[in-house]
Amino acid sequence: MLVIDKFSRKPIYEQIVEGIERDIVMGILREKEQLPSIRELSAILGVNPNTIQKAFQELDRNGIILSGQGRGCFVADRASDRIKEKLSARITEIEAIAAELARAGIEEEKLTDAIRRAYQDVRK
Amino acid sequence: MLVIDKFSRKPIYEQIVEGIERDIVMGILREKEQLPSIRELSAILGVNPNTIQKAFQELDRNGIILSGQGRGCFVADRASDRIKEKLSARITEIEAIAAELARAGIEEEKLTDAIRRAYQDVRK
DNA sequence: TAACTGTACTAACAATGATGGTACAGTTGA
DNA sequence: TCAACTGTACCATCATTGTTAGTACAGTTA
Repeated sequence: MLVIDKFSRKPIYEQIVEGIERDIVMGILREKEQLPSIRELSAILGVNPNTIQKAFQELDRNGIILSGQGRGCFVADRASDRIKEKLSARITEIEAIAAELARAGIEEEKLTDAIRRAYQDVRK
Repeated sequence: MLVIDKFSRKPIYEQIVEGIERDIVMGILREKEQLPSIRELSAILGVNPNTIQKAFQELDRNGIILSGQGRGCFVADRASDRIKEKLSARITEIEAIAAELARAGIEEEKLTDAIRRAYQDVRK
């Protein structure tokens, strides 16, 4: 679970947010389950505690986790649903890229093939 | 053509690169056609000349335009083909997003619908 | 030759991401 | 009760990136 690529152009804290969301959606993390503490996860990932905190704050703000001072962080109820809603917004991204490729005269089939491949890989 | 969104999270120079590539792919800019000079485009877009230069350098480096000191910048031969090759790489992006949505249990149909919409909009 | 072109610098600034460190307040379990 | 944990809130610092500003120079063209 949760691997950080320090050389990615994507900020570390975003990778953590998305990694945890992915774990929740895939059932690796369950509702009400406790997450590693900020300092602990910081040590595991080799990342500064402030960076972990930033990721956790964002997850908390979006209702994905619940943070309690002194108690720890827990996966929120209905976290999975919230994440799915959020992910649905990415369909707009796909639509934008598709429009760009359409303008360039790239065949629609190439895109639908890519999607079919992705879904088959995940299903297997 | 070519509108800059100064508040976008996407750097201005990237917006310029993509805008010019889009114009080429759509035939608004033709092969061998001369582009506005760096200083001219700078004035038109209200952007610093250095930012335009950065965009033009990238286009030149990728063989999309040809820059000649004292002469100006021109759309390269086969620029359209090069752009299409470059855009094809974005299919990988779509595949990655699709995999993410697949893991989250979002229906494949929602994605293929989005692509169909994009292609219909562009065709019209 | 004058007026244009691209090119190459340097300096400055703002925003962002990340780190390191300290401190404090709430919770929990021994 | 107390020690050890938790999240939270700061601060300062650093590197990177994008952008702006200004200057200078070399090539092209009419």
